[in-house]
Amino acid sequence: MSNQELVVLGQDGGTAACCPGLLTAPLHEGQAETLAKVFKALGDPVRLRLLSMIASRAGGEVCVCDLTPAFDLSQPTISHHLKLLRQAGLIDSERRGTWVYYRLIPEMTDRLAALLTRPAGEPLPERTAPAGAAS
Amino acid sequence: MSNQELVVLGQDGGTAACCPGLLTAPLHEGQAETLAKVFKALGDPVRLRLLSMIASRAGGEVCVCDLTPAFDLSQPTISHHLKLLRQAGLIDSERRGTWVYYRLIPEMTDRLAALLTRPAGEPLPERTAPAGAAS
DNA sequence: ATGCTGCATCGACAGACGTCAATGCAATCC
DNA sequence: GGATTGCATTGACGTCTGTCGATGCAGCAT
Repeated sequence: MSNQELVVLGQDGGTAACCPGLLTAPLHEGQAETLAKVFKALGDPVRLRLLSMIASRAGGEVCVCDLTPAFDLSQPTISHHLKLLRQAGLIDSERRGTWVYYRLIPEMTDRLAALLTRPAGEPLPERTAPAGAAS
Repeated sequence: MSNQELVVLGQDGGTAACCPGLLTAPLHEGQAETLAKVFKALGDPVRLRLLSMIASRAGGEVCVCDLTPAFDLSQPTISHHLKLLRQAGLIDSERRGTWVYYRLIPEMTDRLAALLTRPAGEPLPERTAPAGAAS
């Protein structure tokens, strides 16, 4: 039930350290590939609603039995979306008795937020002419 | 060349005010739909690299003629990806003479970062034993 | 054991997506 | 004007994605 996809963003694919993040330096192919998977998981209205329902729930956990009836979709479809969110490292699940509970992995959203945050003092050097533009 | 998609996130689709954002309250259908389009635009490695190349460029602008040769893809494909990023409200373009320059719209990434940031005093850190969890 | 309930997986299918070659259009240069 | 360059648009193609019904499997309850 646990996922090992989360680590990827931490070691090679992601931000390497803590800060470089997306807006300050060109992403490399591997990093972009890994990051894209996470954003792709967020790129669906159903999954976004699922994630926000899970994240905003008091207690930090939601039973699937509470999620499924909130949508006009079949149970397998909801299960599929939850699986994608889990594979993206955004949520985790745990079975307790009859029911399965999902919980946000805040480290991942924190990391994404950091990636999208631009450094405070934005350096604005001079305009660079495109290749081949002789001046 | 300008886009009117950006405003959507500001009025109805997005965060309504400034803070609610994604992790604190369940997203509604319209909001989720709008947000998903933006995240979907980020859900591709090529577009992520394009965005980071544009955002991290000194001067804040990049000529398409500098972007295209950086990928092993055809020119129409790059143009297509740039169009999607533009429609998502993440970048904007301007033609100057022969060349077209792309620039980051920082308000959008700022908004996304805010959406993914959980409020400081978060009431969901530790496990609160839900119904039926005996210790 | 038998049945029932909650959730995951499978197989199938329509629609969306990423990619390309060909073409179109705007701006520049000869 | 005609030729050339830079970028966008079009049309087509294979693949991926979201959805469903059917099925499988684990935990209760009887």
